[in-house]
Amino acid sequence: MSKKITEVKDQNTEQLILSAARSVFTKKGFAAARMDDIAQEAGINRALLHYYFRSKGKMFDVIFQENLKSFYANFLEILSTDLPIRDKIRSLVYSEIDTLLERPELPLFILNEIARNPDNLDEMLQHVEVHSFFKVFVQQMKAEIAAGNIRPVDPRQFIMSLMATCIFPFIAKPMLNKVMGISETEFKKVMLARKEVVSELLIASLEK
Amino acid sequence: MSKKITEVKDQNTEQLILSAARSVFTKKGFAAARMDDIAQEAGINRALLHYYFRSKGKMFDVIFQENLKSFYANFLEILSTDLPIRDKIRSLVYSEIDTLLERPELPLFILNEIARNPDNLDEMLQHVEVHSFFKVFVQQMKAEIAAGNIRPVDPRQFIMSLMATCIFPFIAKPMLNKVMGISETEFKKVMLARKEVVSELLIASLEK
DNA sequence: GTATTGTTTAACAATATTGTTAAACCTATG
DNA sequence: CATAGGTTTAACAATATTGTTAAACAATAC
Repeated sequence: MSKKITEVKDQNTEQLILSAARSVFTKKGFAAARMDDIAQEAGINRALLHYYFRSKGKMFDVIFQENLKSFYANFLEILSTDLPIRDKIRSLVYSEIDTLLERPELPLFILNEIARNPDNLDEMLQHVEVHSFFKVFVQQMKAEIAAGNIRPVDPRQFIMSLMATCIFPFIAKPMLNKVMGISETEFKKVMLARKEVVSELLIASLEK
Repeated sequence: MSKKITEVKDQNTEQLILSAARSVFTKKGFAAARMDDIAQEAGINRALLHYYFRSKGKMFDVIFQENLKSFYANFLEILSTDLPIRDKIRSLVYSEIDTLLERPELPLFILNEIARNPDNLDEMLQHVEVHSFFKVFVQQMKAEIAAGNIRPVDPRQFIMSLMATCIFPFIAKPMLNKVMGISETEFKKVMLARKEVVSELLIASLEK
């Protein structure tokens, strides 16, 4: 059967291209990325990119949605558990930092592309359940506040701080490394330690 | 004297161009910015941009250095005061958020350009006293720790948290607004309130 | 007023980047 | 082994973007 084999071949080449595209787009962003870069990274002809994905824009959309999902996935998963609030926070922080240690370029890529395309925002985020996103967590916080288990904080401020303390270092990494005079490996060590530092900071801020 | 008058005219046109360049580069970043965009924003011919600044790259350098300075300036100024640690932290937070409420696109612009030009890092930051930057503050924190006035925290982690909690919301603004379902004006209100929220969070984390 | 100098523009040139096409190349199948 | 299918490439075409130039223009100095 030729179908199967060609399909396999298709997927190999397609995956090869996608890997290259992922790497280039994620590192450089849409505007600075060149089809040539991607072709070279994949070790193939530029025309083949168009054969598989028609245009730069279409190819980018695939990578963007994929990256967006990676960016949100663990967050959403943990938010939807029914862990007690403090465990959930610790879980969010640990999982977020661990994820970003694997894909450190993700936040800058996502936030940059979103900020630079204010018109297409709805379209870009259409596959994310944007609204129900934080509602569960806000609800849980409000309940805990009402029950007197935590301090009455503004959930929006709290979520901002949670995301900020975990994500920001990866966005500012080159600057931070330079300013603090640390290396790539030292950065990783700092971020590993940071999981506990941030968990403590955030949880302590909820205690009365 | 013709010199004076042409100088004035020069400066007018030059400033006009710089304003347009600042606006376009800061919003779009180098790669996505078009000389055409800048010329249109300034209401002049494209060739005039080259007459004044030779090339896109040269023009960008001016804007980048200018923006970098805006980004660092108040930070450095406050760091070099001899305020007690808690006052200094509050001062840093208030000043940083106030600055960014005026220039909300600054952080994404700076951190993006730095991250996407890892090779030119030294050159880009050559006019910032990178090394002495945090040293003073780290020194101050260590002294306070030694004196038993604050908890023994890692100054690097603390500075990361300070910058993160102030700066990150501006980088993630479009996403946050969408996710939280808030408007531009509401965002400003949240950020005004955030000055005190963050100050409290950070200072509390230093108490024993 | 006209010559000089710097400013501005329109038209052009050069380059970079994306996109297309026709033919070469496999590979499986009859 | 010929051929039919999809795959891959080299060469080309089209467009977008930056950069240049010569001439028009404006203001000043003589």
